[in-house]
Amino acid sequence: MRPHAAEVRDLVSSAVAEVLSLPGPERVDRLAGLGGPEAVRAKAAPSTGGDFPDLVGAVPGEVVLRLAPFPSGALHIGHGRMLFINQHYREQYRGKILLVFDDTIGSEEKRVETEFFGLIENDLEAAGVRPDAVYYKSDRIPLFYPWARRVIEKDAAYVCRCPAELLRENRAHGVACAHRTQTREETFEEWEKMLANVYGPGEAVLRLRTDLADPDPAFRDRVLLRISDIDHPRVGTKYRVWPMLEFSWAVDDIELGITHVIRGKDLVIEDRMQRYIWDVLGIHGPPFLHWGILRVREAKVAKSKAYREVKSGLFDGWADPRTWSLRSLDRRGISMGALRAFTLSFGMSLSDIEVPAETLYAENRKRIDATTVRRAFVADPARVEVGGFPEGLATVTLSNHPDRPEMGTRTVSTGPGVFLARKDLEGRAGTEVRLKDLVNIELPGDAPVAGSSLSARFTSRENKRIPRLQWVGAEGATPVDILGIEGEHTSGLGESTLREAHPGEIFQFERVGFVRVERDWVPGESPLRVVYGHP
RNA sequence: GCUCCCGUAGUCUAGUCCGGUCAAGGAUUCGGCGCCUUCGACGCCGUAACGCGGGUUCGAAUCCCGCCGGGAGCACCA
Repeated sequence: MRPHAAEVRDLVSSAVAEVLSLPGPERVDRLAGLGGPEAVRAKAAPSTGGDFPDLVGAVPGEVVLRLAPFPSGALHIGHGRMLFINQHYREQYRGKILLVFDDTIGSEEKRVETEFFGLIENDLEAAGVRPDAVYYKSDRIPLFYPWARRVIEKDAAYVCRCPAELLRENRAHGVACAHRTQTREETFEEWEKMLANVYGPGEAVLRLRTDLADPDPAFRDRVLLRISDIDHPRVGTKYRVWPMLEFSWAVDDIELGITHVIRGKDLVIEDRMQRYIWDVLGIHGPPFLHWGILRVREAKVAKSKAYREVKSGLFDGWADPRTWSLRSLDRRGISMGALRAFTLSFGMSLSDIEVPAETLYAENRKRIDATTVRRAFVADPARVEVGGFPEGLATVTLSNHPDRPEMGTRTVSTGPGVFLARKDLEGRAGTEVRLKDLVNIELPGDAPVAGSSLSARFTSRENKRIPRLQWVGAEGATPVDILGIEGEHTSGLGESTLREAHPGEIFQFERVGFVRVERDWVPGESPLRVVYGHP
């Protein structure tokens, strides 16, 4: 075989290319045609995740997709869907992804802000979605003007000078205004006046001429370009005539050579608009695919609210857990791989869905549980002195992972002084309990009083089947602060080994959940700061 | 109100295009048991669904009609 290596390699790569070019179902059929056990398995394999239809007319290696975020905040969990679906198709077809910032002028309420360009690029990087190129709509404004002329040339647009409210009302009732009957020449004249600063903001817009009797009121004579004086953070006041999203994409999906537009179904009317414009100009545009609306039950904070709270300082920046931004999830130790699997499990379904965060947690747990070491932590600790504590039991060696001995052990400090969670003490006065992995003790008859320590009595070391309590030895107990999902802080004490914990490490605090270390413990200054991930 | 989209178990999802192999598969959740020093993980078992009503057909989750329910759009935002 070796002498023919080059030949074999060519044969293999061409065969692989051929297979890759086939749509999934056809691959299975071909495989079945060849026989063999794999064929049966491939056919019978149950689908574990969402369904992704093949891209129509896609040529492997030549697919061009685009991501078009509006730079007004960090990417949140919902954007994750946009990212990973496009990434999925890019991988499937060995295509390209263009990052196109949709930074047209926006509105008073929706402003472009410079800081978000870099922020979003970092989020993409962290999510493992590297764009093949980056574009800014704001750099491309002059490009849209000739396209506007082309549309006017086809008698498919007119300059409307109605106030916005009247325009809206007419649209609702399917009424044409006086401007609609403009001749092409008049429109060109008016259009030039728009460009020549003759009109102020709100005084003139270029509208598409569709059909005022269109059954869908949303589709009647939509606005293509309008005038704005807002100072754009990248290009200032260089341009006054700005395209609306739909028009800008009718142009850019062609100009940038986008082969497939994959976007949320909230943008379906834009499809129709783009197609209408392409039809007018006799252009064949790319096909559209949509996904439905995804909500994570716990992530109820709207982007605009997150924005306000980050600005006001109530939230601790864009990585605050309450924002449910991608970076906040990363901060919590939830991997982008888990997020991707979670997101892709919904496929391209057009249903509007609401999913509990638990589903995401389960995905993450699946990935980290086997490789995450266990540590003891006690919230709201009460100090207990154990009378008769065995001499010479100053330390105890525990497994880092109860099911995986290969993950090693750690040695924690013990002694007669231990901390127990107040909650664990409730209703157990006078009973015998076992300090997990250590000894049995009899709790005192009195309830714990804040500020003072309780006295308990050592009973035995026998591994009894009695309630087992989480404990932390007073010797070496490490102050810990947990930042929770609601932005709340829980302080408590962790076992002695936590003194050596460092940022980025992920632990499972037994009976509490997975946490990610954010800041070292600094004696006398700061507790070990961790961020709660999930149970 | 008008337009579009969606409707399979608690929550997601496969199956719907090309009706039978679906007495409906998978994931997650929940309950039980096991493993016996986590309320975690793992293993086993279990509960649980084709929105409703007609029709076509030997046969419908799949096709047709009507209804009901949910979401989005009707911005000179994206």
